[in-house]
Amino acid sequence: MPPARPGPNLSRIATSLGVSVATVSNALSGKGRVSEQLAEKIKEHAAELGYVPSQAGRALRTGRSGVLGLVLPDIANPLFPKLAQAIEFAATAAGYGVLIADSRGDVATQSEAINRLVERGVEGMVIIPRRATRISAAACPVAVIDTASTPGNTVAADHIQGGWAIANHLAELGHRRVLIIGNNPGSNVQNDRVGGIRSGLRPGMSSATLWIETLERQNGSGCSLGLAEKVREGYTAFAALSDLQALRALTELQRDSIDVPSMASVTGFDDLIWSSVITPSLTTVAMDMHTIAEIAISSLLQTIQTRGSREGVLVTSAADRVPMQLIVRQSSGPADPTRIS
Amino acid sequence: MPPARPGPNLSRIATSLGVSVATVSNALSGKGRVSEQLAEKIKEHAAELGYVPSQAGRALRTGRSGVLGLVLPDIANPLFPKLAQAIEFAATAAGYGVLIADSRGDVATQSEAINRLVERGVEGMVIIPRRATRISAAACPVAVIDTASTPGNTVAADHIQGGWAIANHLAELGHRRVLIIGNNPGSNVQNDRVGGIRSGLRPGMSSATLWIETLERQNGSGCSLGLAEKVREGYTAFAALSDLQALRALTELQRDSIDVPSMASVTGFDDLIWSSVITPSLTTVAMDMHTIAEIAISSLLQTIQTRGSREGVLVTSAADRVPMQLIVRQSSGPADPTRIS
DNA sequence: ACCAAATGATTAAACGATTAATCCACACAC
DNA sequence: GTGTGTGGATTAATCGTTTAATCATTTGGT
Repeated sequence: MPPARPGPNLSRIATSLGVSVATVSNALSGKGRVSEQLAEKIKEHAAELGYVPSQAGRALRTGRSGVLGLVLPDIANPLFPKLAQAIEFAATAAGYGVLIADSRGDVATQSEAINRLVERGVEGMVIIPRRATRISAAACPVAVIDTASTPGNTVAADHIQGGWAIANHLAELGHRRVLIIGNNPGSNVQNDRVGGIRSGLRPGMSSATLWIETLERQNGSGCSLGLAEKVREGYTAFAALSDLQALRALTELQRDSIDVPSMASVTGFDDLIWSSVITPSLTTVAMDMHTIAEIAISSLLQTIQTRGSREGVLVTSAADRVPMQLIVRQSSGPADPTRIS
Repeated sequence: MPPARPGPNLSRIATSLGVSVATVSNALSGKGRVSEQLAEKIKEHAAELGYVPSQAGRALRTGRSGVLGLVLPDIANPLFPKLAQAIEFAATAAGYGVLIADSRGDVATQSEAINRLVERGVEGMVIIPRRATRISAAACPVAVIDTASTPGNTVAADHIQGGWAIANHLAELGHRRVLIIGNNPGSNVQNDRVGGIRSGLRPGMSSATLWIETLERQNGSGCSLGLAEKVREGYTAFAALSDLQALRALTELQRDSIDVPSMASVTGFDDLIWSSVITPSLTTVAMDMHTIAEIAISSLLQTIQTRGSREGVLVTSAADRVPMQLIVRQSSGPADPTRIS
């Protein structure tokens, strides 16, 4: 005895009006041939009965679940809220639901998470890989959001151009020595950003890179980055590869009584939640999440519609690099002319 | 012609082994009566064919979709990643998937988002309301995570006790004048935290409250909070109602060359991502997301199992207030003895 | 007036899994 | 020998929706 589903179904509406279920279905979907008046009456009656179609029944018949998966191997990433919101928005606009799956950073559980989604019958999924984990073409269409450098990537922000924009901004402010602060040299995204920054440096400018993870492995977690010392060495600008690291740099400088931006400039990436409310507010580059999500979803839907040829086809559209936008706030300013070597 | 679902189904396994579908179903679920050897053979064959059961078929028959909804009316809230992770973890452990729905802060779209979830056939949902939006008992079991003060709340952190812990900590450090910094006086959570802080103040201590939203309505978004002035007035401790506001306060103080914690202490709430990496690291109180999610999910599942009596029953367990944990870091210290009035 | 075509609705067959009901042997007891 | 019980499998109904095929009726054309 399957528990009686609450609410009316097609047949209840049908018998209640003395017509067949097919007619009701046709009237509500507008697909078959139903007279204008009858269709109207059926819709009216369905609405007043509070009819909601059973996705299960529909999915079983049509083979389309109407659900997409969102795989986030690093859900602790603070840009997740924006991303999830953008994906959910784009998916909802396309009439899809979004099922989330987290693999908690573990590469092994990533495939498990993907499997869970497949078992739940998602029609496709958006994957944001933690590192450069190659996505083994799963049993369903996939869109990958990471960076253009990642094989199989579908759409991503143009991290290289974003880096270039930061470097160009610092160059125009007269900075000569730039310290790039990243977390992990193994990240494709961070490497692209580093490359972008370097490409934007002008003759006479130089840069070095500080990897926090490497430093912490030596000095322990939460250790000082030694930025005050770097300032004394002549660095006037600190370009972090994420707003989180920018925040760390900024507060460390402030703690050491180095005024930002008059003595040193700090920039970040991603325009995270806090970047506009801190003092000084943070100059950063923002990803156009809305556009990225839109492209990812539409690409995914396109793959879904034309699947059948092969499984796990990865669609690569032409416009897969979405430009980042420089947001100039208070944390970046002209280089101190007395300190430029 | 419904598009042929990829992969084998029960009947393919059945015919391939020359048995009936029912036997295959029984063997895989272990429910009916199947001989040991045959069951083993069936499982083996199913595994090697890579059989994954169709959730659609199962859901249609059993009436259980195996999916829960997560409604986040304020997805921009930075504690969302932790929360989503905890919920997803608890739901996955219980064999459920999690469908997210965002109403982008708009109260009107909240019911729309809930409806979308119901249409997708979720068996129940976890709702984190933005404000004190009363959840109209939907057409499915609901668990509300907000604060004990919210009517219909199912489980929440004990914000009052958390506030008390902060106040007690500041009292022990010798602080006398505490400025509470909140965002919005309309939030149940923030009000509970204020009440908790006040309840922890000892004789001789006093507090005032600063609402940022009110201030910004006058002075514009991103305006200074005027904390340096407050320090001059004699405040030695700033207790923010969220780590985001604590970060704002901390950076503003540092910018004005007021050292934390030697000249003023700053505390927050929620232990958000940045609280451990900034300098000085932030003293805060953390919600036990894991426990909260666990209680919410198990309460939800209990409601689901015993439903049928009435729709939208809200289960309230006895242990619906989960204690918060004080995390002492560097941003709080002894009150400057020369400045205590 | 008669055939063709269009219209409006119904019938019935799926989709894939679950499960109550049934059936078939075979063993055991009286 | 007939009745009872049981382990092991099958039959068939069902969940709710979609849709191809069909049927009945009216309309239009010649």
